[in-house]
Amino acid sequence: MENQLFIYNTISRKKEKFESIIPQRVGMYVCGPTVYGDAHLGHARPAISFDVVFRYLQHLGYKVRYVRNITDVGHLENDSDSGEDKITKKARLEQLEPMEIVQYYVNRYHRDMEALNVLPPSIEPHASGHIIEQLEMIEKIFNNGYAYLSNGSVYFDVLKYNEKHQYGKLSGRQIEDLYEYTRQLQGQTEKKSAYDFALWKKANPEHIMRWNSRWSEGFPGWHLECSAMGTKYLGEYFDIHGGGLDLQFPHHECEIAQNIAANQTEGVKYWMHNNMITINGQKMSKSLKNFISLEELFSGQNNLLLKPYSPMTVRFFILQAHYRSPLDFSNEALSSSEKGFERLMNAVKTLEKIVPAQENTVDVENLRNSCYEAINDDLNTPILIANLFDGVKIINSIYDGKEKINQENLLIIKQIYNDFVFNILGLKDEAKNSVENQETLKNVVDLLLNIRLSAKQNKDFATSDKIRQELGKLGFEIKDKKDGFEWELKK
RNA sequence: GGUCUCAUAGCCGAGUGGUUAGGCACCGGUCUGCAAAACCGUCUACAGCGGUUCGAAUCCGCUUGAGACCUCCA
Repeated sequence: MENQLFIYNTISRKKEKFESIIPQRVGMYVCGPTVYGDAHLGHARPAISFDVVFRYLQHLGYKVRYVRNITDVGHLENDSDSGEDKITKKARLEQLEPMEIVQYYVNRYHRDMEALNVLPPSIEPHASGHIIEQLEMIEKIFNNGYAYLSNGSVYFDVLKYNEKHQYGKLSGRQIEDLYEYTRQLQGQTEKKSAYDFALWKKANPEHIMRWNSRWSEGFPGWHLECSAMGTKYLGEYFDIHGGGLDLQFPHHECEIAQNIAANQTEGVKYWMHNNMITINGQKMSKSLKNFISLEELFSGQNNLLLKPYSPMTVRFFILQAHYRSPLDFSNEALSSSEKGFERLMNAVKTLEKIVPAQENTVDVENLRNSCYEAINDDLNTPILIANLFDGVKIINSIYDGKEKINQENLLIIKQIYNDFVFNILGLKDEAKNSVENQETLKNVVDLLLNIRLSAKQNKDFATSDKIRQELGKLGFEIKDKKDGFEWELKK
C-alpha cells in the first residue's frame, strides 16, 4: 500500500506505476538552471517539485542518485544576432571571467535553494566540466550516421533520424507539423533542414568560451549536456528525467534523439514535467522580463510585491498546487499560503502539548492512509495538504478536550506529521531557531505574563491590557488559557 | 498558421458520472473581563449552447475565452 507510487509519464501521457529499473535504487536527472542571472520564482518550482520526489523516494526506502546539472555554456541568446552564448555576453558586459559569473550565480542559486529547504542533489555537474564526454557523444552520433559537419559545426540530422525513429515522440508532434512556422535563425544556411539542431558550434572570434575539437574550436550544442551527463552518472537507461514543461520541446525531444543516435536507447523510463508559474496569467520567464527573483520575494523588494514572503511561504504556496498545473502568482494567494502554513505549523506545535488519554476517539489510521494515497497519486501535494488540514482539526479538537487520543495513536499522528510535513514536503518551522528557544528571553516574557496574570486576578484590567498591548507591539501574541497563558512570537 | 492544454465559489486551488476537497477572506455562534487563538456553523461553484445518460460540473460535439510549445527558457 505504502509504495504504490504512480507517476504521470509524459511520454505515455498516463499515470504509470513506479517501478525502478534496479530494485531499491533510483536514478533521477533534473534540468537545472542556466547560471546567467538570479533564480526566480519559476526556478523554485522544479527545484521544489523534484525535491519532493527525491524526498519521497528516499522515504520509501530507495537509494536515490539525484543529478541536477548547472548549465554554464552553450545557450544562444534570443536578442543577440551574433550567436554568442549567454554566459559570454554577460561576462564581457561586466568585464568578468565567464567562470566568475558562473560561480557567482551558482553560489546565489545555492543560497536560495537552501532557504527553500531544497536538498542538494547527489551530483551537480557543470556542462563546462563535461566537454570531453560531450565530444565523445558527438563522435558516436557522427559514427552512427546521424550527424553531419557543416562549416566547422556539427548538426544532428533530424530527417535521417526520423526515417527509423520518431522525432516528436515525447511532445506528440509530427515532423511535418514543425515545418511551417520555423523561425529563420542565424546559421540556418549551414543546416540541411530547419529542424536540425547543433551538436557542436564553431565559435566566432569574439566568443570567449571555446574548446578544441577535431571539427573546430567551439562549444557544444544546447541539448547535448543533459544526454552526456545523464548517461555518465546514471547510465544509458535510467529511471526519472524531470524538468519544466517548456523544456519538453525541443530540449528533451533532442535528448531522446541523441540518446538513441548514440546509444540505441531512449535513455529514460519516466519523463516528468512541472508546469509553469504564471503572473497575470502569463508565464514568468527571464526573456519576458516579468519575473520576480527569489531574493526579491524573500525581501519584498519588487514593485509587484505588497510585502516580503518567507521561503517556507513560497514553498507551501508551490506545494498547494499540483506540479502539473499552472500556478498563478498573486499577493493574495501568497498571503493565504502564509496564513495556512502558520496554521499547519501551530497544529504541529500543539501536537507536542497533547497528553494521551486512556480512551481514543480519533481515527489516525485513516488519516495516514489518505496521506499516502494522495502522495502516491502522482505526488498530489494539494490533496496531501488538504488531508493534513483535516488532521489539524483533529489535533485541535483533542487539545480542546473534545476528542481523546491514546498513547499509541498519539505516536502515530506525530509520526504522520513528522514524515509528511517535514521529511516529505520538506517544510520547516521558520520560527524554530528564533527567540522562543532562547531561555532568558522566554523567562522574561513568562515573568511579565505572570505579573499580568496577577493583575487579571485582581481585576486590574488596565495593567493586564497594557502588558498584553505592549508585548503585542513587540510582536508577541498572547493567548489566555483557563489556568494561565500561552504566547508566541510572530515575526 | 500547426500541435496541445485549460476554463471550478470573493481569491488560490483539488477532484469526480449520483455523497463536504482544502486553504485564505467574509458572516454567525461557543469560549473570554475584553481580545487573540481554537472549535462549530452559514454562504456553496464547476464558461456558454447542444447531445449521450435514470442522472453530468465530470463523457461527446460546437462556441467563446485563456495559456503553453513550435526560438533561449524552469
